[in-house]
Amino acid sequence: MAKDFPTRAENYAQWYNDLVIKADLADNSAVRGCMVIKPYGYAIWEKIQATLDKMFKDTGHSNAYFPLFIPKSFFSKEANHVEGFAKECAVVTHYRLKKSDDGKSIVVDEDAKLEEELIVRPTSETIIWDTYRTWIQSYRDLPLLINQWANVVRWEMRTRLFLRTAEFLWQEGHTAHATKDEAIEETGKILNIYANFAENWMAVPVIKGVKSPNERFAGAVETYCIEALMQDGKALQAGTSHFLGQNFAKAFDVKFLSKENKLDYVWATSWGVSTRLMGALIMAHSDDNGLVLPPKLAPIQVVIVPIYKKAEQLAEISEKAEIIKKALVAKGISVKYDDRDTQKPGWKFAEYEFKGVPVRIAIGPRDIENGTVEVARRDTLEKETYQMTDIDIKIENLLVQIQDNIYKKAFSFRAENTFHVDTWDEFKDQIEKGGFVFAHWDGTSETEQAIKEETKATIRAIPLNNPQEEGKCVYSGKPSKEKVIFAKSY
RNA sequence: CGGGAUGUAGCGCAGCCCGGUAGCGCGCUUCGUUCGGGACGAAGAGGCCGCGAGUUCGAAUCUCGCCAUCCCGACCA
Repeated sequence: MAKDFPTRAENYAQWYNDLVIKADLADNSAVRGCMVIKPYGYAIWEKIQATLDKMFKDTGHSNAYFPLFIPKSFFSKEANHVEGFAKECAVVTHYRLKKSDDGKSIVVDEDAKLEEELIVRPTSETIIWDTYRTWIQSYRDLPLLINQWANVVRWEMRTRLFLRTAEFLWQEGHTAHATKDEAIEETGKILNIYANFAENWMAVPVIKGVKSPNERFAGAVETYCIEALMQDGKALQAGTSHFLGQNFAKAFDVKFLSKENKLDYVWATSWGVSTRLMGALIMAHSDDNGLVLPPKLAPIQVVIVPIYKKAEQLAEISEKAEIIKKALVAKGISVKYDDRDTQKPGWKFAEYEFKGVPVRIAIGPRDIENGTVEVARRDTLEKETYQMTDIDIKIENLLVQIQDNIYKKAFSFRAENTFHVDTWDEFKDQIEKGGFVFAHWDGTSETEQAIKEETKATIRAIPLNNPQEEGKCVYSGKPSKEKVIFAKSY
């Protein structure tokens, strides 16, 4: 057990907060609600970025960059969109500071008021669609497949590192298509990329689904999502892909001439994942000993710790460590050989364990004598002595096993915490206990709202390819054709 | 924006009732012994006690005001 660190059972929220800070992932900043992402945390984000970026490019998307500031007037063009974001926008009103009259401080220069206020982007649909109008004239300009990596600001009341911060990093894809079908296909393609990334890189099993009208993105016709289940039984939306119909094209007058020489509005999608994925990654796998990272996203996959008394021993151990490191690096594995003399081996063990490094190799005098190394895996905390022969292949295989094991563990957890209920009493009871709760729903917004008010649970998703079955709404008793997933969520 | 709590060394806290030289643990620095799961000893460094007024011979401590942060709610990726 790590020092001064609560267990999940004692206090899950505290466990998460402490973990993020003590594992050196991020910190609160001088700015309320905004975080500092520290090098170790940012290294994970960079791996997430690199992987997704390649996936986007492999499917024909290009990166671009649009302004941080959006003229206020743009927001009023799409009515639903305004309503969705108005309450959490940061607004720039002035462009100059000056010395105060007493010369002691800096104040806003009231003479430097902006003609039109600028909104710090909470998302970029408006500025992007205003730009797309000038880019798109013909069906030959389509599809337009753009992604941007950016920061956005949503002025949240209550914030939590990675899960909800006032400023966060994300990618937002914005595409334009000639046909409705093509746009819908795009949202599905992206949803599959997200699900593939979540499951095969983050080792987090997700459910692909569609959002209920209440949970839909402001301005979208349909919102698709991937939902993950955290260890405390709460759901976390890990990514969204929106079919925007012609809403933004109409609002920003983006038309194109088709092959048949007919003028029509283009069809749109937008989709994104954010630094919130870091929260999902942390909460999905970590334990009471600290962070557990899937090998594919761990900044350090293997750490080598020497155990020695005298300088001559260290020299011998270092020689062996460097051989191992070289062999592993040749296989594309990221290795850190920590030969710092300033910390003790035990201290290092605890440190790397807490930071979730998947594999630790310890080499001591005994190993030099026997031609072995001690290998410890973070996910199971098991230690084993390996012969040096084919050490690179053994470690490579071990990393694959760990990735696999972490996913399976998360998958069984979800399976054990997924429930089907038919009565309102069962429903309330199970929601209180946590997990994904499948229940019949009459399809109305009013029922969803009422359930939310009474239990704090929302519809997380209506799964894609959901089995159709006749039933009665768990709340209203009205007829229903399928069960949907309810849960409390982040 | 409502309800609750807290601001004292880098971090975590005690001291405050009952005013009188600002303390403990961790961390940090130096030296020595240690080194296969967070070592031990010795010697050090480090404070506008959140900010501003007031009461008092004297305020971390009492009074008033302000500010900030955290937790719990309403809002949300």
